[in-house]
Amino acid sequence: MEKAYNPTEAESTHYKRWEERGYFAPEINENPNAEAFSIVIPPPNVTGSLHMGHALQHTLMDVLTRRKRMQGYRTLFLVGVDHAGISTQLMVTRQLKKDEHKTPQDIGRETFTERVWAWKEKYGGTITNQIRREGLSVDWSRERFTMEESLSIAVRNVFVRLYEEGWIYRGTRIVNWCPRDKTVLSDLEVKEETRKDGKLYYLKYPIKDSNKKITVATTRPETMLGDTAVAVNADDERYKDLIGKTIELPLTDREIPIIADEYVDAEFGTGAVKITPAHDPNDYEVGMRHNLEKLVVMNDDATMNANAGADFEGLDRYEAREKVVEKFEELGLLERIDDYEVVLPHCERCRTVVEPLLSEQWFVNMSEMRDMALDLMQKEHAPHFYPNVPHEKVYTTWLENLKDWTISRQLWWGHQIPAWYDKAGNVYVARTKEEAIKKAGTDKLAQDSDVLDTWFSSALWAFSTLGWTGEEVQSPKSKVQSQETEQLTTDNRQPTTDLETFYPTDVLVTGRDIIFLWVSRMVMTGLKFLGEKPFKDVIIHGTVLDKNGQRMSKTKNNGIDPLDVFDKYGVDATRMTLAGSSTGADFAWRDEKVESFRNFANKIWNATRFCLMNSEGAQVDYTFLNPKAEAREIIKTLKDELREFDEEDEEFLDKVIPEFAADNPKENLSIADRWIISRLNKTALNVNKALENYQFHEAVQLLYHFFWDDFCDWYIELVKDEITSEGVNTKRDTARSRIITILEQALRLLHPFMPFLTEELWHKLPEVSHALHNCAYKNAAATIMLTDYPQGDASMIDEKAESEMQAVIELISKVRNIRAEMNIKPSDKPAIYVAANQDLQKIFRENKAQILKLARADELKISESLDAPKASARGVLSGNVEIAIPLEGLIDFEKESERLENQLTKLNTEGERLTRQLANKNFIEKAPVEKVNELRNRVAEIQQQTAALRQNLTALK
RNA sequence: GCCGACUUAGCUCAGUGGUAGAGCAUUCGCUUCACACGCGAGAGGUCAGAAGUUCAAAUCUUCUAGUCGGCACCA
Repeated sequence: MEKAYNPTEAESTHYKRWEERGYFAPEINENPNAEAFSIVIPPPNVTGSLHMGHALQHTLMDVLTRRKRMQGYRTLFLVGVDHAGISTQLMVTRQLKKDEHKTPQDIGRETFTERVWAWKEKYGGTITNQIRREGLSVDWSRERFTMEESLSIAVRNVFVRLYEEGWIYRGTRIVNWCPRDKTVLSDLEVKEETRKDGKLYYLKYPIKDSNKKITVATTRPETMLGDTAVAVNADDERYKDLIGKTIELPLTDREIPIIADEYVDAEFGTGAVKITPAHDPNDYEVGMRHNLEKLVVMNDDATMNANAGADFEGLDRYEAREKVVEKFEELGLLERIDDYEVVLPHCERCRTVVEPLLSEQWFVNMSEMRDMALDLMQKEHAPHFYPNVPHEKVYTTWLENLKDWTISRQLWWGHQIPAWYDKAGNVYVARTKEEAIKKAGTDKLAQDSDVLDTWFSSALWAFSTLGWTGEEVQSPKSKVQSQETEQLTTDNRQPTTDLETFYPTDVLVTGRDIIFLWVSRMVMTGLKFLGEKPFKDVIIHGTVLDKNGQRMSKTKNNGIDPLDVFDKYGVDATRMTLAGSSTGADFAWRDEKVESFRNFANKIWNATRFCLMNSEGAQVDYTFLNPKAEAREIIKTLKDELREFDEEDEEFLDKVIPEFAADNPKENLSIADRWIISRLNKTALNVNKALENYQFHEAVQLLYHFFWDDFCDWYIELVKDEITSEGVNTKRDTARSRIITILEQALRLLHPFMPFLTEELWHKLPEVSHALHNCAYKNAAATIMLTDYPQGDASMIDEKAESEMQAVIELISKVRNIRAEMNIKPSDKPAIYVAANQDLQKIFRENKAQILKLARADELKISESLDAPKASARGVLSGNVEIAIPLEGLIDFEKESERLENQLTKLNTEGERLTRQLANKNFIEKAPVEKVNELRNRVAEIQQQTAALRQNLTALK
């Protein structure tokens, strides 16, 4: 083995093998009764490439999945990408322009769509290959794409059904229009940005048959060309008598009325508002109330159209703005211009300022589905968000204020809206053109040219990917499945079976930015079309920030590419870093952090290397870890005699186990063995508990601490002499087997987090097959990913062993501490005097060799009371243990007394505080008895230690 | 404007009523036969501030300040 772990090698070999052998597919689990676990990936954009957010999210999902798979669940981690309408279309359009100097219109819709598919085939695999690099155990045989046939059928069926039920409608509304992408956007795709360089223009409008003028304020003067009224508040004394009068709208030949509307706030601006119903959502409402004309003065690229007048037609909206202001100034109608902070809506994707525009679009009224989702939350508290605060509330509040969703997009790439129009403009919504023709009674039909919002198909992701098409009645497993339905299933991969098995999915892991865009919509469609929520739990992970706590962004160019991190530190170290961040909280990326996990990986590598250097005669011997398991093994082999023995019959086992007591390996275990077994089981229990609660960072901490501190720093060191001893003997082989077995268990515990390293090392272990009984998978011998995940056994926690070991550790640490403080050279091996009670004396005697080695001492003198030479450095330990290290000729009396004084001061401070607390009558009366006793015991110990230290001090002088 | 989160060691962060923790950085000492991506031993915090509840508060309540986020926005 190499001296250091080289991640590249392991990463390049194992994934391929896992994938080729089908380990990721749920079918690898042949147990027909296995419980299912499923998780769908939030589909990345087909145009996208991996960023830190993905890496975090993917790591969490893979940790959950790999653990469940090891636990014997029939596990599906479903992967796929979405077609990303706008981005993909833009990308291909750009390429077309660059390569052929053509526009999509030049080549036509059909050819363009073909080009996009070709682009997808060629470049769409970027992110999926990066997903392989991450080591995700996703089932590639079920990879999905939102534009593929089966998912498209689902989209059409959902559209048709919602239309037929009256939830989808076509209407003319003010929508968010992106003049660059030339498409409508939903509210959620619009990002508001505050601009400090805005202006507020005060324009004077002349009143007809009068020399009076009325001043309106606006941030967008160019829209005045589309004004169809000026509104004031009816209660505003200033304007009361102007209501009903007519304005001669400057720069146009139009006359518009002054109307009264409660929308107008008399306190703001001039108290008079220009009304442009076709270019402002609020004005639109006012226009509707007063039956005003809705005059559109802009084209779809935000240039002015003919309605704006000959002077302005063709001008860009900002040019028009300047010109309008100029003309007002010339006419003496510009009152003034104020600096004004404006909030402008921007297209989330291209950052163009969104134009509110009156246009005809398709909408979904979500009220029915919304009520279903709210009802579910109220009744079942589902889906359950992690962390629950604040996401549940944000989710609920958003649903409560839900507005209609604009679903049409003026693009060519996407699911074309299944609506057809006849010559008279009548609309026929149908699953296919044939069906539309039948409905219309004519084949002279044109399909709606728009496509659906990408999120419309993403909203179905949790079940469309499992084969749900909506063709016929299909239900998840919890619903009764009729014979007929199964026969009617058309998909060739038995989709209903996947749907039955894996819906609802167990958990969704995603970022908070798409709680509304995606999570809530999936809940709503899931409830509506499947009658059941699409997932039980939703984990909302945090944002990975840069090292200064800033959001990563292209404009700031402060992004960290996960692939660079993989190259530099390895995938496993990166995964540990990401999983080790607190669930749900944002965290600043630090290279130092991933470096420490790179070091951890290397530590694991080297610990294994050490074990393997001394592995001759060793075998993985799972049974010594757990006598109960061993009994179970033996009983199994005696199955015939025992006949109907139930393996889970714990009561019976408890009776039988003592029968095996004579051979109970526990009797042969050293304190160190019992201690590490206890620590292992405690760690396993806690890691599982942490993961059940999605406390990934807790699990990471536990594993890190167990492996490095417990296993490497203490266990390996304690048994080192034994396993490296020369010559073949049973004692040596037993010790070797034990350490390998503990290591093997630790690797399994680590596997969901560090799949590559653990797989690489696991294959190097001798006779791993010995450890594989009880595994759910017959292929388990070939990979650690199909071995049992150690669940931990509470009965194997040995508190006595832990406290005994603690005494040994404390003793060794104290000696080391004295050595360091007294500047004893590493080569000097003094004697150690220890005074302790009978029990501890026994422990120290049993571990004498290890204490001498780890404390670098020559001699260990254990007795009831300390009888060390005067010239000794001394210390007190818990359990009333005292130690002394003779330093004849070496000791610096002044330094030693200073050291002892320091210890005394510390003890005094603590003692005083505790005594004060114990003197408090209220504390004695109200605090729990255990707490009071705990303090009393501690005070007693402090008193003893103080007395001992005082004596030591006196002896020095 | 409304809602929420956060503020703990130099840095990044754990820690939901009972003596403050980790990693990195830092100090001292180590070519100890797995690992210098290492080993051993230290130093370092009035837990943002104030008030309250409690025998007991980093932890619960209220207020203040700062940071960040979500939602809604008046032309």
